[in-house]
Amino acid sequence: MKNAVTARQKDLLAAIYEHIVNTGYPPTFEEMREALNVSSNQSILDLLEKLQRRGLIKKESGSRTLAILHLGYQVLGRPALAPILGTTTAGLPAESIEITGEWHPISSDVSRLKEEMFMLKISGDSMINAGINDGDAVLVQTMKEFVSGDIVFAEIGDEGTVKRFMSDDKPPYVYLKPENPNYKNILFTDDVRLKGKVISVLKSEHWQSVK
Amino acid sequence: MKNAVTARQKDLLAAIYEHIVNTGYPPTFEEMREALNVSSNQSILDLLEKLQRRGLIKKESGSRTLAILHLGYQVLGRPALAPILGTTTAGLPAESIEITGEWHPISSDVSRLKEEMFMLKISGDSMINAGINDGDAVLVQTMKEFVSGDIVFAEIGDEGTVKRFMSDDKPPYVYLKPENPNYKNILFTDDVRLKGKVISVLKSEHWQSVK
DNA sequence: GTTGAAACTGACCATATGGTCGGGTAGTAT
DNA sequence: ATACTACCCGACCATATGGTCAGTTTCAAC
Repeated sequence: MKNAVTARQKDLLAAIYEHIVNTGYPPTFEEMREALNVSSNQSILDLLEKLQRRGLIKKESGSRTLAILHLGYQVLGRPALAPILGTTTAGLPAESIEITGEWHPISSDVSRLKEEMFMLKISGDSMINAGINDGDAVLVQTMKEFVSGDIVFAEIGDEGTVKRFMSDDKPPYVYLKPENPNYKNILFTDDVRLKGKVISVLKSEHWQSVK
Repeated sequence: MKNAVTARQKDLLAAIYEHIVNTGYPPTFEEMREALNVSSNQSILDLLEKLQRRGLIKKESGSRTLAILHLGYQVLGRPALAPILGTTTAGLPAESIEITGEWHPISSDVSRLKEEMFMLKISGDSMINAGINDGDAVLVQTMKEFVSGDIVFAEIGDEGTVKRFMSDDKPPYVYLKPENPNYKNILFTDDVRLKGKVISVLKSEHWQSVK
């Protein structure tokens, strides 16, 4: 097998992708045959096998058991959900996380992420200069090490908040900085625990439309 | 039909969701029966019908033709791709968009978005104070109207750049503002065209891992 | 105590669907 | 010339899979 993905293989990949996007589930052999304008299952089978050998798709036994892994030089993810655990505040740390039961879609290499991320809805305006506004959602990756400048999710007492983590070589050394001049820095106490880092911000006008 | 989603319906919804996340495609009736610990297809059929009536799922005729639309008070999206058209710069406007052929996964109500969004990889550090760093990816929604403070993608000549759009009632009135004190504002000329608004930022450590 | 919705049972059917078999053709490299 | 790969054909098979039918049970509302 050569190392190039042939045009025909790309055709099939594109057809599968299109189908998934349009319907939400993978195509059948018949649908793939139609898309590629071939008459035999074997043609599809051949192509599928090659795509699978390259790790671009995965195929199990059974109907519509296709999943796209990588689109060659293109990338595809499967959908995942980050639970919206609650509403955190970008203003004064107010109420902590409450389970609201909402979910928000994310896309990615799912397996790795499931446990380590969660999504929060932001209320308040203390991070507007960092592009995080009231109503936006942030995706937080839990981690233990942070560098100065990271936007982090922290628990203060039993309340959650999103702020910029700052560490400096002069006072106040380590603190949480709201990105809004109307708010004051939050100094570290025993009560402050950094939980994770904001790795994605979804503007409310976008993600609310898919609710 | 009452208006509450019953516990059993939630169970099924959760099972379907779990299956999709784990495998990439919807479950069969048998798999759903196992998940709910029931022995009859009819049980599943009943539940599916109710879920569909509520618009939480859509079901067509055929095997595994399930798709989750909304998870009730939970939300689910299908995967979509935003083409990574090229690398824009968050520093000095350098090279414009070049088609790289890379794709990046997004999740959402796909149909509406396909044409109107694209994703860009950021190079440079001119937007670090807005949480956009070198190597991050931004999702841009094309639009025509902007409000002051929006982070926008603009073409200047034949070069693309991401900046904060500012409109003021005093000079310089309308300009593009880098979120880094080391860079100067960019005044509007005939050459500046606003193309869209940044609606999502994906930190590089996240999205590169799924490439 | 009647009604109705939600959930479930167990047996059964039709066929959509993945998969196989035994080939063929065109192109390219050796 | 031979060999190999990519791609394809057309007929066929086995069964996984969605769907139906005629019921039962539970529970809350009225």
